[in-house]
Amino acid sequence: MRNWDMARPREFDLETALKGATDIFWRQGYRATNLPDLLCAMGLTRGSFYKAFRDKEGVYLRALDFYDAHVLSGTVAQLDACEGPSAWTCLAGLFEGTSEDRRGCFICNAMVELGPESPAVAARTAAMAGRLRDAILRVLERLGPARDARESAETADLILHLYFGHQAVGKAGRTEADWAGRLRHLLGEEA
Amino acid sequence: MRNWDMARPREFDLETALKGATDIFWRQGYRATNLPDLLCAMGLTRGSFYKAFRDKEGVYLRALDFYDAHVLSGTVAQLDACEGPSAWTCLAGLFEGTSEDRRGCFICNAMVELGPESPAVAARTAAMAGRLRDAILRVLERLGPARDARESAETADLILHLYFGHQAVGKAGRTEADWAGRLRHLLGEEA
DNA sequence: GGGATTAGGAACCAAACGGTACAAAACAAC
DNA sequence: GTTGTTTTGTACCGTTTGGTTCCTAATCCC
Repeated sequence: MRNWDMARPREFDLETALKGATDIFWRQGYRATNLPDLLCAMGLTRGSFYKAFRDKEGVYLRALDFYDAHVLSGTVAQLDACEGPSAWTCLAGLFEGTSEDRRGCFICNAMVELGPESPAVAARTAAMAGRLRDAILRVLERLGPARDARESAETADLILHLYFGHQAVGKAGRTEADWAGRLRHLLGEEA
Repeated sequence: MRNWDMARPREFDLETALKGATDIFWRQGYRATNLPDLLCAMGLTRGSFYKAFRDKEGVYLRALDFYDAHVLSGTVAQLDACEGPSAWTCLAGLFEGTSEDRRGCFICNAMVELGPESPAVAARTAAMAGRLRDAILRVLERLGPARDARESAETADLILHLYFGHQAVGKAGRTEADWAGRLRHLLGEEA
């Protein structure tokens, strides 16, 4: 058998297309994004679209993976790079970068829109939330020894949930509060 | 001019229909609910539907109001009824009633799905979140005097955001943690 | 160059969408 | 009962939906 994959090479960059898909799904959600919008954002036509991906749902899952590999990984790396007292600033940074277009957090958006009906989405978002939680946990442990491991884990969970709630509320209106200060104030006294 | 409103009385109960609409919008969200499903849930046909309400979006806003008047008001009343040390149990109750069908919190769902694009939804959800926050604040103030008013307000905000995050995460999977204990442990030491 | 294979793009599709039109039915006032 | 007015149910509307077909262009292997 001859090696015949890629008889005619594809003209679009797969990562670029997935980035476009991630962008529009992140901003608009799954159902609010129709095929023409999605194709435009990905920069390709129906033929290439259905040749490279199975369907709209398939692209959404790939977009979640793209977010995991590029956006979330960046956040995790940022958290892991923090040392010493500045680690508080790092954690606080999670609560400061609310974007102007109210897109919120893609993980949170996906959990809320598709979590109950799509096991695939639920699994991916849960895994990503776990990755974020673990990164937060590592920061906490570097900040100072907790009374026990369970307490650190609980605090990390709390910050994670707080983060998702912050992102959810941010989609309905700007929240101008000083969450960095609150976080330090609230948790700095007990951790 | 003659008094001719209600020439033929309507056969359906408006509140019952709105309850059905609230139910299905709460469970499925706005876009995932198509007209046939909505009509079935409200127990009426297209004719009555478009005569009594303007359109699908109009019903969604009425459903948010229904939630405000019936569900949220119940929660607020419950919080206001708490006195003494049992108030902690009351606050913790916010985090325990995750329903089996993963419907989450209607306010949170609406904020995430339609907050950025619908000012009407954003305004209603923000107002409801404010009502909940105020109820939480009253519980906190009854629990014990804070160092100052600002601190109580910040703690209430924190619990509110934590609640929304909890609801969001709950839509993607069961969270079996003891949030009641965590809440008491975390906040009981500083409030 | 020739045969095989894949990418790209436009035309096309059935189904479902939210919303409207309209006639029959049910009631109030007289 | 007649008239006027509103509700109700159904048939219908144009649009949009996600997805398929199919033909041409481009590339690989020989």
